[in-house]
Amino acid sequence: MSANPVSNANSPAPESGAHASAPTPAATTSPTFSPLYQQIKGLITQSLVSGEWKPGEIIPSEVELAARYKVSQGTVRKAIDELAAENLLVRRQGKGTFVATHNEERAQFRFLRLLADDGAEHPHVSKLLECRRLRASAEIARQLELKPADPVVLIRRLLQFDGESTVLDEIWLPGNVFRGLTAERLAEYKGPLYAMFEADFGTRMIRATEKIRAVAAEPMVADLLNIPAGFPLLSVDRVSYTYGDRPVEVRRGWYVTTGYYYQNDLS
Amino acid sequence: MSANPVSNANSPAPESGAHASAPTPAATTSPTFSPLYQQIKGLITQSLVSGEWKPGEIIPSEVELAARYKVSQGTVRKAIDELAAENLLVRRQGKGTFVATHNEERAQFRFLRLLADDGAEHPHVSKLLECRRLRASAEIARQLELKPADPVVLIRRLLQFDGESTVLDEIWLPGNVFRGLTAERLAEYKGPLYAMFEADFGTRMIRATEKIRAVAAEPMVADLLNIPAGFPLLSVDRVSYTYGDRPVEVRRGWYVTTGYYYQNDLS
DNA sequence: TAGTGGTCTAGACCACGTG
DNA sequence: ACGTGGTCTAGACCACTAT
Repeated sequence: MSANPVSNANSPAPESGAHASAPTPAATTSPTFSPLYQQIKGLITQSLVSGEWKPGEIIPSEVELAARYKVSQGTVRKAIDELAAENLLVRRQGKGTFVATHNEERAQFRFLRLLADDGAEHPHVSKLLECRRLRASAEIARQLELKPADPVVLIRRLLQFDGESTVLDEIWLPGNVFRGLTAERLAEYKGPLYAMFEADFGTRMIRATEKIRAVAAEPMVADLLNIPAGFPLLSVDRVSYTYGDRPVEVRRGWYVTTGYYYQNDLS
Repeated sequence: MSANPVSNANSPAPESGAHASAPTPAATTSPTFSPLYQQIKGLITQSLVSGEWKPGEIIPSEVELAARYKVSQGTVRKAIDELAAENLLVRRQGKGTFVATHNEERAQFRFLRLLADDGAEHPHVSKLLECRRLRASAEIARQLELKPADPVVLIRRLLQFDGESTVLDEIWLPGNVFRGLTAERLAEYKGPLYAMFEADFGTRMIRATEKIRAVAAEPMVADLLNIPAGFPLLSVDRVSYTYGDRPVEVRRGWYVTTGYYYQNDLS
């Protein structure tokens, strides 16, 4: 459908590209200059948001997109390069470019960074404790950018590593986005939560921020994790964002870090 | 000096580039294929390691480097792009490309990610507790890739945020690399430790890995941090690496996370 | 005005995956 | 053999910084 990049007054229109004979005299030195490939990036992102290309699916080839947007292949390449760097797309040489998924091998542990002391990624099972709908508290509403008392879904669950209860999670989701989410659906689903979110609710988690503290286990929490009250736990407050930096999940986790550690790479 | 890329049997020699009339018939489908820009990247990195271009200095322009390595500007551009993405170089439009430094604004808090509850980066002062030379324990030697009983430097220090003792650090460094490092030198130095390391010892920290746990404060630690014994602390085990992924620092930190949190961004 | 990095194009060939 | 992404080149122009 929509074809050409928006042709900012500033950005050179495709047909008046840098090499062409007819230069665009208007608006050099512009305050709102945005490179062509950024505009292409935006257009591709739009197609991702709109669901034209769904997670796991292949997107049109670079030459196709170049024709569609009326730019050179190098320009869409640079756009795709950045989207791939942001984990929105995945390139596979010889095959094509695909919409990223939380089902991929490499994406599995992108958000849960708890490793065993030997450095191995132990498999874990999720035990659902609770899933109910309620009204957002002021604090949750603020973090999810909702109005106070808007509907939210609260999920509480336990993660067990090798049979040991290691992580307790409390997850808040905007109720309007996750309409059909029920305890039954959660209980029957195997695999990463985020994989289900993107498959069933069209909401793909792109990035997240975490605030990490050491806290003493409160009695209720300690009981669920089979540790004494007061035991030191990692408290992880996460906010996850989807396309357009819209927050769509607030999560508080308590991690038992005996035998396990939270891995972080600074670079 | 050294000019041309190594001309892998596989990689096209510059003069027989993809567009040239004389193709290199030898060795298509090679197991050790490495793109030209990767080789250039290696050559640039060599110049960084050797100290030809020092932290803060400007490196030759893209066209100069292209001439020097006998490749196109686009190829050195791609090499520099990656090095900039890895925080080894910093590009500044209109000025040039510079060797990254731990003195820059943006690099200041790249490794210490402790923020106040309000999200602000509070200034902190470092109080040196101890600095002495000793022989590496087996564990430290292993992590620093030294032989057991090799000389190491141990630094212990306290970080105070707004006058409150918040972080206790134990830092091990290879003694042979940090020869002239003394308590006096440490005490008089203002600013990031890593800035001094790169300025005085030519060792620039490139990346680090951290293993984070929640632990109960031991009496000695608790005393230094003005908290009761058993208080929950963040235990941060860091290994820092310099060029060529050589480990050059082992650091264990204990963080008080009341009023502060460890910030992490997942993407 | 000159030099630097930043963008854009067009075209060639290479490596990979699949028929 | 063909199509996909990946590399490489050459040349043009734009945006920014300094002189």
